Amino acid sequence: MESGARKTFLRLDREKQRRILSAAIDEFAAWGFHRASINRLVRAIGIAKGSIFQYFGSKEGLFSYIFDYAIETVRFSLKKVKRDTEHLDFYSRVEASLMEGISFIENHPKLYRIYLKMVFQEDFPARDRYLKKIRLFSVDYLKPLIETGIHRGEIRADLDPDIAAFMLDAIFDRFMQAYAVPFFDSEGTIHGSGREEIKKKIKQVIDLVKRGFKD
Amino acid sequence: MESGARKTFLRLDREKQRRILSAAIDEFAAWGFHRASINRLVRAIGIAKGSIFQYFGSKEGLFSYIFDYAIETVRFSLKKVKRDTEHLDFYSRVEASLMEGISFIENHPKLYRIYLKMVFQEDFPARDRYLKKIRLFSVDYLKPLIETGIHRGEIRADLDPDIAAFMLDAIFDRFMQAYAVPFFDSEGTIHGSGREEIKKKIKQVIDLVKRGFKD
DNA sequence: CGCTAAAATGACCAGGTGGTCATAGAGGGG
DNA sequence: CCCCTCTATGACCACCTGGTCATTTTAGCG
Repeated sequence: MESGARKTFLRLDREKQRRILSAAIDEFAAWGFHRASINRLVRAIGIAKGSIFQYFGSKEGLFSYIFDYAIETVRFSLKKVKRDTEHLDFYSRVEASLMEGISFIENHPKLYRIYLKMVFQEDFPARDRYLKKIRLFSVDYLKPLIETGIHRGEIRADLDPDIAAFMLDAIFDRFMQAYAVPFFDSEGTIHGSGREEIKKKIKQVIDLVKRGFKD
Repeated sequence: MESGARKTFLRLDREKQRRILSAAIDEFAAWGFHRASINRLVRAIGIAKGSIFQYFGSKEGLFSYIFDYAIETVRFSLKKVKRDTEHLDFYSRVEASLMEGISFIENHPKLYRIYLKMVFQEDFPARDRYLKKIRLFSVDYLKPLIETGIHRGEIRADLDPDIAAFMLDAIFDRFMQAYAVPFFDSEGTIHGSGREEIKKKIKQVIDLVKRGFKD
């Protein structure tokens, strides 16, 4: 469970660690877990094959290490948004959260790709373990946000919180997918847009949600 | 492009064709395209390996045949819904369309799984070809529906049709995913529910949409 | 029956896979 | 200098992949 990195790896100098992880992220993002090749990876880094197994024990150990790091990064930046926007109204907070999601993709496009590929591949070592960690987003993040919104009277009291959460989940996921993968941007207005356009688009979508949520 | 089935296969008696396709769908649904194994498949069917290649030319030819069949099935059932519900108001039509999507998953759960796995695996032979066929759903199906809705005055005229389409796309996809894959049902209210409960849930969600869409 | 054309077969191929481990090397302390 | 521990290495392993094709089996016809 300690995500697969052996002490030998941690004793490496920072730069070599970075090179190895960066190449591994490239490999997993390009090919997904199963089709990623350790042979190709070590060729790209310029180290011996055995070293990877010395560092991480197995292919899965390597993947696990990267994935845990990615989840930590997401969780951290979301916590920050939640804290930073506490004084704002519900709809502004939702907009800020979605914008943070977009920023994450912008800063770590490959980590997001790895996530997408993992979610839809049902055969997977320890997949459930990863998914449970991710589910925190909806249950631990969105739901309290909604409850606060109801409490503050920004959301009508007769709206089922589960339906509201479903709606926001759906929109968040789809918006991020559309930003990252052209196919999901059926309307062709999200993928490849700049920050300001995205912000405007988010506002439009959340305004539409607002009409449904508010009294 | 003629989706990979050779005449030899078409000359087989119906029952054997069915057995082969059914086993192939099982294999692709369980493993995805790349990890699906022809060896495993022929063992399950009880025929020689060479036969598959005689029938479909290649692994991709077999996949292509199945996928094209799946797309035809979806397109057919959607056309039917559109025709059958023409007299109803916009929101009832949307509800019926989503319900039809749920029915498809119920009747062909494995085909839906194959679709999901394909969409998120960016490396893929002829992936673009398949995706273009699917995009028809949003562009050819949803958009005219929305335009009719605006025309009839069931949707406020100042609502951007692209935003409306995005919203419905997001909700449709997520609802179907939640029905098919427990992970996406964060609120735990969709997956595994019976037809009547699903219908009620759909109504709730679309009612919420309606508040945003109507004047 | 014999003849022929079509279909079924599975041994075989080249090329990959994740993982192992004996060996060589590096670095530091005495 | 030796000695010892830790690290790096890549040849090697067993296994699996999609695909081929010479050979055998089957089916239909006269």
